[in-house]
Amino acid sequence: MADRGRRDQILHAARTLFSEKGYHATTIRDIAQMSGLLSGSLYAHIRTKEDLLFEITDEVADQFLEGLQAVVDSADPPPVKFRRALVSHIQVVARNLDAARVFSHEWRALQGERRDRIQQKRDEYERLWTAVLSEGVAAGWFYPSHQRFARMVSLSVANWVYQWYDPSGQLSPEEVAGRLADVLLTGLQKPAASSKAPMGEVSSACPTE
Amino acid sequence: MADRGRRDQILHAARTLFSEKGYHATTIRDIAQMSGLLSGSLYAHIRTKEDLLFEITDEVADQFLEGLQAVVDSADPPPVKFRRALVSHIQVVARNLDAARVFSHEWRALQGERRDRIQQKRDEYERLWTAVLSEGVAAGWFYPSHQRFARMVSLSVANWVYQWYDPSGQLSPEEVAGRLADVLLTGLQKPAASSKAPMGEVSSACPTE
DNA sequence: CCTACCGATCGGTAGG
DNA sequence: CCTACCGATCGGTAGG
Repeated sequence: MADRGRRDQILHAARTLFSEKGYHATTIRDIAQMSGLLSGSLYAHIRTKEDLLFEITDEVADQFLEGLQAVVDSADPPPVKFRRALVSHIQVVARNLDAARVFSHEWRALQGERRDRIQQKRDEYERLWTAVLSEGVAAGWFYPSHQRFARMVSLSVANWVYQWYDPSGQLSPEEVAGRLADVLLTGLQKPAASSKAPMGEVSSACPTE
Repeated sequence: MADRGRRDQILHAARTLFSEKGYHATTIRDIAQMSGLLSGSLYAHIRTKEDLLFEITDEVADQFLEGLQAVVDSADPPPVKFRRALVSHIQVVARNLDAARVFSHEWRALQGERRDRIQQKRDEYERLWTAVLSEGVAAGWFYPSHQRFARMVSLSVANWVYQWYDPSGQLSPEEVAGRLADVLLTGLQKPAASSKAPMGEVSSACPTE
């Protein structure tokens, strides 16, 4: 309790370094130095290096899940849910840039049961996205043939946001999410161009999935 | 020359292990064992562990660049180029699953000049995607307001494909790319649903870039 | 929280 | 390509 601040400092250092150099390339001495301690002293506050990785990863996983769960539970129509799901994701990334990177890139360094637990949360997150999209299909808003690929595209976008999103830039998470949603909901092409239909409709041959 | 086969074997082992466990978590002894050698014997064929990472990363980077350059150089209309760019990318991923993972995840482990060289190729690849999209905007096919976000979405999708694409699955790279292109070019929503316009058009407030 | 240090393992080398 | 081994560094511990 008394060293709550110190522990947060250590967690912050670990987040920064894991995000920057990766888990395995970060040494316990790096973390200690950034926390203003010597390496041996770290162990007054943590048990293992892997504890830090798990704590960082698990915490942001919960944020992703809580945010998306609230969207799924709402009564909004599917396209609004879709937008809000993107907003939620990008907000979590924007508020936890380093942790989001670690969550996306470094969770494989976890072992055994803890790795399984993070994997379960990742799977659960994917299920919630699927729920948003399949609800849209069921209510007649989205193309059934697009469902599986729409999920892949959405998850790709979501999982890549931390690579390019700049929280200190001009666009808020809500604005970025809104424009991404525009691209995904409306498509790239202008209606006039789209009606020219330059190639055969591959999607018409798609099973519902 | 005489041990060309052995060197390829070592490269193959390194690709597999770097992809699976990451560069830093893979030891020289892991690579040697998978190649049927003892660790010391590896150094008859390689100079350093980092050489292996660079060779793997650089080779697949060139494949990405050559494929996309051919698309950019073609005379096809922009939406066809967009489709073909996705096809090219997914073909490279499908034919080099492990190398593509390493390219996306592990290149940061490179140091100094070699890291710069891979970074340059990554930048060049992004420029080629930008060319495909801006050409589409210039010719009036794509929304100017979507350009930056369309690039982010396209690169996100491209960079995430190796996470879920199954080369032994039923869909060829061309089919997967075609359906992804459908989602991106046409949007998620059915025309009827899309005309209901559930939320204000954020995109109308977008500057051109 | 520091001093002092541990066993293990790392990438890589020498000599044959 | 193996045997034998290196210096360095790793995550972590004991004792205070």
